[in-house]
Amino acid sequence: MSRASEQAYSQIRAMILSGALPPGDQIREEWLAEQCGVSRTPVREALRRLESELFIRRSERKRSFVADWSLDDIEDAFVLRELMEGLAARRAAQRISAQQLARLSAENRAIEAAISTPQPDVSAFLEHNRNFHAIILEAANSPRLTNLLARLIEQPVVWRTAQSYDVADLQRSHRDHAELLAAFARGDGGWAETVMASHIRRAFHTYADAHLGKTRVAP
Amino acid sequence: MSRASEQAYSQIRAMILSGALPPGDQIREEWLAEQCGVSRTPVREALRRLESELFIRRSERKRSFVADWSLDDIEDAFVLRELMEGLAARRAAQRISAQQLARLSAENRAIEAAISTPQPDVSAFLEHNRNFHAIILEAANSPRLTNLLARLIEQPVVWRTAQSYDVADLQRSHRDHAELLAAFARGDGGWAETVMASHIRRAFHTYADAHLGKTRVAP
DNA sequence: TCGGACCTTATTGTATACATTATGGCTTGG
DNA sequence: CCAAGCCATAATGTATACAATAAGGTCCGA
Repeated sequence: MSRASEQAYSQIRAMILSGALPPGDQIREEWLAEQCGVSRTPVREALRRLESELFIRRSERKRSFVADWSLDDIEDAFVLRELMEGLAARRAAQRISAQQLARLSAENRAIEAAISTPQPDVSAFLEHNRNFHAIILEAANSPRLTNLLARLIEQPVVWRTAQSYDVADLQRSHRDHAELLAAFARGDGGWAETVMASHIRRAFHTYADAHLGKTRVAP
Repeated sequence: MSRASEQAYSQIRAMILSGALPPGDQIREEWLAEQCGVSRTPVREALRRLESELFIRRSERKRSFVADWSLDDIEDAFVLRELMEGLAARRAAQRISAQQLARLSAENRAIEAAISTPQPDVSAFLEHNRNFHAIILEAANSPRLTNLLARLIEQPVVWRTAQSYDVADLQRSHRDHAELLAAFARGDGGWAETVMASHIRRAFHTYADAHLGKTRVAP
């Protein structure tokens, strides 16, 4: 994607995620174009992409609205993620290289460092956590899986989940990663898959507990 | 999607699937626009969609090429489909309505009719098979799952698979559907999931056996 | 002759004007 | 007063011109 198009995409996405565009709101191409300082052409391209990522929904009559996700919708996303990251872990266990294993291990040490201080460094945790999962996806070596997961992992949901983590949650997450490393080192795909699945499932419940009562949120 | 856009999409897709545009070929927007009798704007929209469906791949320098899939790529797609249709079946078993169950049953009777003649009517089989799976997805009631699966099910691969079915394969497929119906009727998600997974897995092997030796094909 | 910078041409990206289609209010007949 | 159709208005869809960028070939100079 090129300049104007990318600009429109990330700006509209940010407006949705920050709540500047509330769920349910109708959005007009021309207005967005003004906001982003580009013409309608790249805005339209960005809208199509956001629609395919379910940030935006279009009525049958071609009007666009900001999607609103219920907790059920979010559970849906987590269930799919559990399935696909589980598959990625299984494949990775059978294909991972020594070099990738070393990088995974380094990321998990960085996570340990980030959470071993009196005040855990959540943003460092998030960065290394993201890298950790990205390396697994790389090792799984399935372009389709990568493609599908990219549509599914809404970084802001991950962010909100991590915000509600307490120290015990962060340590538990770190231990899950260590167990994944052990499964990878032994090439045990079944083990890796089940560890990853419960890792994701637990994240969902942490998220859900922290958002009890809020029935609808922006993606 | 509207007139010109839809026109461009289906025409380009058809050109790829028929082999008129061979795998690996570079394609230019202007040329496609002439072929389809529309301007570049809807062609670009169609290209983006085909790219997200992996019919087309773009180089880092923004040139577009017809994708060519190896047998490994196709297995990848089948593995993901197995996983996701399995999940759809599990969810459907827990949510399906009596009316949807009746529609499923009707589709499977239509399949039986299509394969019970001396010359099986493969195109009728395909149509009702597609409807059958669509109803399950509808009953699963997960927009995300529907969205992801839509990108994954390349109808032409389904078509080629069915073409290589013999009568026994068609009957086996029909019996799988009947078993799914039984699982749905009992609301047994685990049963539905495993039946669906082996249903898809078998389809992959039928496809792979029929294409041994052909290492690369168009999607 | 080989390598590399430059220039030319081919191709994609963006803006804008115009065409088409939906929406909502208003009028008119019942 | 209500409903149905129609018109004005606003939104999206499409075509086209122009801008930016990449590919490929050519012309030097070493």
